[in-house]
Amino acid sequence: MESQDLRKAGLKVTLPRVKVLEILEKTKQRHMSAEDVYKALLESGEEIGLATVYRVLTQFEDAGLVSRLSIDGGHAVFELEDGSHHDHLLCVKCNRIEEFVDEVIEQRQKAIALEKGFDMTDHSLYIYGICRHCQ
Amino acid sequence: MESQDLRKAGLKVTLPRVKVLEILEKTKQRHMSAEDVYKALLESGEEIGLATVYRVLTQFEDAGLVSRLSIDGGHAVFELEDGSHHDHLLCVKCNRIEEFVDEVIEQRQKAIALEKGFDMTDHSLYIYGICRHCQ
DNA sequence: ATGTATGCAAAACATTTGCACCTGG
DNA sequence: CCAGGTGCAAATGTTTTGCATACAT
Repeated sequence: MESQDLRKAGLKVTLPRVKVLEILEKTKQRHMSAEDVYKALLESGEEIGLATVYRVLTQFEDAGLVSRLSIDGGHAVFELEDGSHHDHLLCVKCNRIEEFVDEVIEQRQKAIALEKGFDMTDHSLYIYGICRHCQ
Repeated sequence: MESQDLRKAGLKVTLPRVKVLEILEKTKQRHMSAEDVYKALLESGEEIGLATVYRVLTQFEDAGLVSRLSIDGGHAVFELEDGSHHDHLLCVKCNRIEEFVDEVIEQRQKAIALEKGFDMTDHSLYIYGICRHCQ
């Protein structure tokens, strides 16, 4: 039940928050932009403002319910947080997004940060290419 | 001489293009945003429009003279292309940018793309953290 | 000469914010 | 009831574009 997740995250259970969470849980496309979520809300008959969608998604991010991916300088997309860290492969033709985990890369990143005297707070890795369906 | 590089890149040698290239070559900060370049031009007494700076930087990118880094969703910064591929470490406090090369990561990325059926065209890796000067 | 490049102002775009009104606990 | 949430419109910041003028070859 979504309301539990919201309460647990310290967020008041309001209609926009419940609806946005529902959309994110029900969508087949795991990755949605704020605009995508907004359109999905309209389609399901909800009158929720785009500004609210942005606010809610940001709150969800702060609460750890979703993660924000910043695709190459353009807009951001959000995915439900499931606790598993992973990076992304993006198809430059069809915009498909796939996920992967690689321990070797994770370790190397830590080593590099250490070597350079950085206290690593985060990292982002995107591999761009043409997916099997598009070539 | 900059004019040669421009001609070689198939670009007509114009004052704005020469001046932008000069700025990029002379700056100590290897990474500059369009705005940074624009300000530097003004400081050196050149009357070049911001729109032109954007156009010129994009042409330089297409011509392979510079690379564009898309820092986490915000604005872009440009660096002179020297042929050496590398990735970046960013200080979240002072915005310092450092570079690194790691063959292990490069190899793993290729392997992952292959494994997932992607024909890799590019990749971007940013490590965020607090640099030695800020901690 | 003539096809490109530039400057300016306006448009585009994703995102954020101010503020009066509404709502959940 | 009342702090916090929402909707709308306006502001933001970066980048792009239309168009008349200027320039490189």
